[in-house]
Amino acid sequence: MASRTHDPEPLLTPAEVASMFRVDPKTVTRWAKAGKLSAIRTLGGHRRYRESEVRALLQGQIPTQRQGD
Amino acid sequence: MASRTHDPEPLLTPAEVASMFRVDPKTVTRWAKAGKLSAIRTLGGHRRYRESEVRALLQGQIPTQRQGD
DNA sequence: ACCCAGTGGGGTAATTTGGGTA
DNA sequence: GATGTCCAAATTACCCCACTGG
Repeated sequence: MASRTHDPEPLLTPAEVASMFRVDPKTVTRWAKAGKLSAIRTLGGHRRYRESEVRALLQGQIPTQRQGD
Repeated sequence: MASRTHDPEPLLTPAEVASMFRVDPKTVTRWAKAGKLSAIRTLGGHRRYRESEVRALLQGQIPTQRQGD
């Protein structure tokens, strides 16, 4: 088994996610605000995104979960 | 900066594909709906197209799904 | 402490979607 | 059957400036 420390979950910056979807980084921010994409906040308020989730979203395997409706 | 070996697939917007084919963006949308062109969806529902596929289509290297011929 | 590319927040154009129609 | 146009609504892109990340 691995040690008791957490596995280093690969995180992506807004710009990286934006380039993967061919959208503006601001758009990725809107997705996070809308709850379509879970974001991890830095202590300074910047957002980081889980690479695994982003890739799953790109493959369309996640039923585009929306919050407000 | 996140110096991750990141190979984002180049994607094209509907307008870009439309100008490449000299057609209306709406027509490109119809091609995607008809399955003639694979499309990746943004979380907001907009379509993005693979540049490699579009270029191959432009060169006629992909046997378009046509019935008899 | 300085540098500076990237990001957040807000607001406003531009593009895209989807249906119906020519 | 395939493409272009009109319309309303939704989504996205670009503009500002202040702050964060390395």
